[in-house]
Amino acid sequence: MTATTDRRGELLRIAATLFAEKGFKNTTVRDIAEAAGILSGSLYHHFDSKESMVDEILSTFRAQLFAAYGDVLASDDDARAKLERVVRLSFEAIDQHPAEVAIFQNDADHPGSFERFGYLAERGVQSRDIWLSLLNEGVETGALRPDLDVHLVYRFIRDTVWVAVRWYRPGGDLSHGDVADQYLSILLEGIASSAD
Amino acid sequence: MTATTDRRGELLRIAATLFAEKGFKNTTVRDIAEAAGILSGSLYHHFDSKESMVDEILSTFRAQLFAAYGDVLASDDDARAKLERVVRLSFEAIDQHPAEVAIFQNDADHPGSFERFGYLAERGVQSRDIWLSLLNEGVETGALRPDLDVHLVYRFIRDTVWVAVRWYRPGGDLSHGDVADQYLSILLEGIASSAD
DNA sequence: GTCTATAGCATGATAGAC
DNA sequence: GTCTATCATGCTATAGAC
Repeated sequence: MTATTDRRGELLRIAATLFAEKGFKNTTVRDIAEAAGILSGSLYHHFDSKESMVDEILSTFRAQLFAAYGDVLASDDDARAKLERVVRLSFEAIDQHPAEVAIFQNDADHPGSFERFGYLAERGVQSRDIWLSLLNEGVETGALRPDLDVHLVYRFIRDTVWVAVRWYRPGGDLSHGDVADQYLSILLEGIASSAD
Repeated sequence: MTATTDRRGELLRIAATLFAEKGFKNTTVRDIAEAAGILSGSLYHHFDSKESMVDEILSTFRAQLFAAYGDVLASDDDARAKLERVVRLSFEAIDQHPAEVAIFQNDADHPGSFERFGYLAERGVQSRDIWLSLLNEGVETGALRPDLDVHLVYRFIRDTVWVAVRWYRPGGDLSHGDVADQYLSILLEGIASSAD
């Protein structure tokens, strides 16, 4: 890592925080420059455009995340254990990369606004297939209830996990492991008392 | 309802759809006018500003929603029945006012971007109190598991219910009642098989 | 690597004719 | 109630000095 690379990374970190807080469109190039202590024109020495910045932020994060998913899937755990690990991995990602997750949630989802991020949709499909295969395997092996619509279960899990980025604060009272524990307990066992 | 009022409502409906699809900031006054078949300047005969449009859209919806909540809370159902009714009510709101819910989810949440919507935060607190009192009552009466963090359960329920606006499509294969059934089943009983 | 200066464009909003 | 025309502003991005 040269000094140039470090500066790039620092600027991307600053931009990511602002994008996460205010949204991509709502964050101006001048905002980013001001937060970095330079003027807007100077940013273009490091990056081609505002879009190339968010592009680099998201693609870097996405690559890390899917590499981690790959490790879990390649293991020989059973479906339920894999499912738990993927959930824990996701809360860990929220803990360690909250800005990136927030940008995904807030900006990369809008149908019209991010046509150029088609590769994100592809990865979304890939992610869905991972979850669906785990859920189906869980049903087949008898670990999960057979009477539920797995597609619906998938959407509930996906949304609930990622949307936690809206309220989870790294370094707060709850660790990402605590949140994952409680979440998995609710998801797997439900909130009704077992005596009910 | 005069013709003037109808025209207002029609324009607001058009604007709400665009705000929901592309986001508030991403939707231009010219976009709204074009979708309505008029020119941008003409919109200002009906509304003071773009913000006043989204203001009216959200406050109208919010009033309807909280009125419906009020009916449930005023009933003499027990906590679990009320909880189920509030969940069903929320999915019904997504079915009948998807644009409004989407705007809430996508735009009214950003901390920095919507300072003028302070009243939404107040309502958010009110909504949280409703849920927390229901959950606490459920725990006290033995209907719900006592070992869970109710604040976390609240956030889990709130997020999962409302985020469904991202994929639920009115008139599709699943009715809002179907979704509510499955969701409540997952939430209350969990996805693990009971033999597990 | 940052600054000065500015081009070029899109935006929210206004005034007055019809 | 809509259109024509336009203003003022803020935006992304560029060019060249330092």
